[in-house]
Amino acid sequence: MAIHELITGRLRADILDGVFAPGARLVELQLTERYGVGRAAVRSALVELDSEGLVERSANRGATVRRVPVVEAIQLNEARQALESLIAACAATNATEADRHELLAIGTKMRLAVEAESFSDYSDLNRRLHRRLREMSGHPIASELVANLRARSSHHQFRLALLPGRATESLPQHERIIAAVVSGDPDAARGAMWEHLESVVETLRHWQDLGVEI
Amino acid sequence: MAIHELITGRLRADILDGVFAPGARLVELQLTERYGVGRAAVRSALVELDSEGLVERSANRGATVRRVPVVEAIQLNEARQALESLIAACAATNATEADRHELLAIGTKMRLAVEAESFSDYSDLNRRLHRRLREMSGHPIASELVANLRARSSHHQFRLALLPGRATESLPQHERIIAAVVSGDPDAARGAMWEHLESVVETLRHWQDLGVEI
DNA sequence: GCCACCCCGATTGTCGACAATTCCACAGGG
DNA sequence: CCCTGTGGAATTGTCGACAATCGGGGTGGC
Repeated sequence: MAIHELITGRLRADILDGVFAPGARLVELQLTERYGVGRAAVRSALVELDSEGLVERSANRGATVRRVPVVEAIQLNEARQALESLIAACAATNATEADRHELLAIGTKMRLAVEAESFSDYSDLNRRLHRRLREMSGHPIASELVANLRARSSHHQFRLALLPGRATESLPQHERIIAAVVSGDPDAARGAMWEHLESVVETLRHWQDLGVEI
Repeated sequence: MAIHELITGRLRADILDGVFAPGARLVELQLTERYGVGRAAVRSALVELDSEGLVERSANRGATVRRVPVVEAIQLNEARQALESLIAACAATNATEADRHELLAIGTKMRLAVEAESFSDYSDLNRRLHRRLREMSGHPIASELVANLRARSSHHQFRLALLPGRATESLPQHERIIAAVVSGDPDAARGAMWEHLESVVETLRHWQDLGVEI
């Protein structure tokens, strides 16, 4: 059943890349043509992405890309805060020497990216940092949950990265996380990650007060 | 549609009730007969429960009830610890007057159950306490994640409840959680829940050292 | 002009059949 | 005795067709 997994992955990627925007209808026959597979595979993919929270399916009315209101984005990131703090602590405990060097390299590149004001590079490095921390945490359970939570709030995440001054604000937070993990201090890593995501949640709460819509 | 959701729920319940033990094969045709539906519905249910982590599907080899090794149960409960602490904090913030009275009532019944040594009552009250906290937290994201994590580690949870002295050990922890939520102190509630689940995780780590298998 | 109703197109839900793959048992040779 | 290759049964993967259902547009009545 390789094909079902494949289609799930491609559809997920298309949703995250914005090929299908929030609220867009996902008609089974259209997806059948787009991916060149039968309806069974498309249906499986929709069922799975539904339980992942990326698509919404209502009876006899089809599937749409899930719209995530700001309130939900806040909760998604609160959950991320709890879990990613755990991941940071585990990473601090389990990081190898090679891992530590890679984190320091990422930190250096981040600073350079901020100084060069190349925000797309910074955004890539941000994703890479969090992904590597997940990998080196040795905690697949929390890692998969976080990956899912990030995917579900990706649109808000994207808008947040575009915010002017966002990179300069988050750079020192990232550097503290890296320093704590490199020094092998789980509690400091947990705290630094908590603080970092607290600022994300705070920004989202601010948006909510302003009545921002995605 | 309704039938697919229905079958997913019934199969999930059967797995959690032990009708299908960990490692048991889930043959589509057999499930078709058991639930009186077509293979399409059964397949959807298996796909969904796979992505919930309750069943394992390998290509062309069918589905089985997922076996959860102790090391994974530890991680499931570490993630629970992170998320359920968040829930406790939210519950402390959002609890209504009626909620507070209900929590106190549950606490009283728990103490009575321990004194009467009726452990199945205590186990029911335990589930009820955690469920009510989720409901009153106003945090559906964390609540659903926790419900899933609990389901995935339910077998270990069950064996843990049978441990002699477990109730008397956890009773004061539960009472501290209740007291903190009732007094509306989010940080105290977070800490009390953290401590409570720390003891669960510690017990599981102990099992792991002993080489316990489920 | 406005509202309720009904019919029709579009889309999903369900089922059965066929193709593809895997696992197990068994036979044969080294 | 063990290892390897082959056959068949069991099970899953995929597809197409038909039935069920929903929403929209047009029609008729008021």
